[in-house]
Amino acid sequence: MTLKPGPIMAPLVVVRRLPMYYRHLVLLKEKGVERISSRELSRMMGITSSQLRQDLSYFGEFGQQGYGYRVGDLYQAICEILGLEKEYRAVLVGVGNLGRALLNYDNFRKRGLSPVGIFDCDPGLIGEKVGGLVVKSVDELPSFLGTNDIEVGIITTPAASAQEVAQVLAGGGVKGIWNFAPCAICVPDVVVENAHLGDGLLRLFFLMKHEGGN
Amino acid sequence: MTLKPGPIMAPLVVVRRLPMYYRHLVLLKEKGVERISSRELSRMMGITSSQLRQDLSYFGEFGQQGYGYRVGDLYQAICEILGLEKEYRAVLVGVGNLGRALLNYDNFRKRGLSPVGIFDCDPGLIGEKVGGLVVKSVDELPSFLGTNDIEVGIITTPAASAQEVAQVLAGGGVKGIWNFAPCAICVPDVVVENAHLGDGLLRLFFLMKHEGGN
DNA sequence: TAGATTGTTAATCGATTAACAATC
DNA sequence: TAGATTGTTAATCGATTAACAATC
Repeated sequence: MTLKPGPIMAPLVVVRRLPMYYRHLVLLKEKGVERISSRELSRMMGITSSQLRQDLSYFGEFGQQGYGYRVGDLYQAICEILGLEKEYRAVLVGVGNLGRALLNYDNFRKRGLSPVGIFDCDPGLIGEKVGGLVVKSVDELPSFLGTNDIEVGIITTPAASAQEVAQVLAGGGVKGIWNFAPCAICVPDVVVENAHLGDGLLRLFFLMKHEGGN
Repeated sequence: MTLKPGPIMAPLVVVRRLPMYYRHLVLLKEKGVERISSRELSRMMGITSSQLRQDLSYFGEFGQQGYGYRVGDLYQAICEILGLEKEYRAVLVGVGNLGRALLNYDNFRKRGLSPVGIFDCDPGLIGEKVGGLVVKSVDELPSFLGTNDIEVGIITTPAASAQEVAQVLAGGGVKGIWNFAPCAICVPDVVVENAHLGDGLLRLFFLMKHEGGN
């Protein structure tokens, strides 16, 4: 059970699989499973056991020969790899339906995302209470970022405002932006994760057309 | 400008890039660009021109030597590959904030998704009008699916109800399910696309931790 | 025609899988 | 101890890139 020290550089394709490992380990913990082999876990996830062991080996050694993995330990390890051991203070900009959906989504708080400020430009919304927070005017966003130490910005505005909001967030010192607006945003020195919600629909259409019921 | 006939089998990794091609072509069309080379388009997208040409070659021949691609023609071709030339009749189950956000999301109608029925189990919601549709009780879902020809089901319920809803949808003959509930669903003979909204957040955390501002 | 750029083939690179020594 | 299963090395497979003949 050793996590490699220092910054880890795993191939991007492995990084993309990490959330899947996380999800399945949460499921196992909930079921009360204490021990699992790479064979069983990989079967659950629809990958090979070789790939599972290879993937994990980028980050350290978490199992025990002849025994497998202790679910709790592997879960802890994946959490640490993903950076889930800490709380991330976040602001959300754009308190429409999508923004509200995210604020009410349990998994976010569970995973360490802690919304501390929510902003909109609609005067009719400002002052309203959503998910325990009062909606503030976007005009106050820069000063809010200045006085609070915010690491994550969530953009749930229309596409037209997204880039401008991203620049304010970057200027305010956020480290990461989670962008739900259907457009690319471009800011230096900030990690950006684009949700691209619509992409899933296009893939669904493609598979419906070409796999036609298989 | 020829699209290969019949069912296409491109590697999954190519299929996953198709929505990106689509998005960038929409952008070019909006800008009024009429012609583009693989070199320019690939640079826009952050891939190599070789990869772009290789990807497209799975589906047909869409360019012209010495000239490049006519944006409109390539756009049309990608639409046909993705199956966007037709309308998909859809039901949405779970009229919470996320469901409302999707119903109001322009891109869906633009891409040929046409919601014709929305369902919830909350009696307080039934009868309410959302996005031009009246919320019906989930109890009516089976009979609605029986009398209307529905191809796509969208699940925006809590995790606990998702599997049950998926089975009703499958039983009602839908061809594809777009699942936003944070859990896997399992139904035979139906294409399922899981949104896994939370995965993006975990990847953001990972990159913030390991790329630390780069 | 000369220049540009495609579609495709061949070369390279990287990711997945198989196999196994180490060992619990 | 015998059986099971890891972490890792080597082999295979597939995806990306480079190169170029075809041709607009």
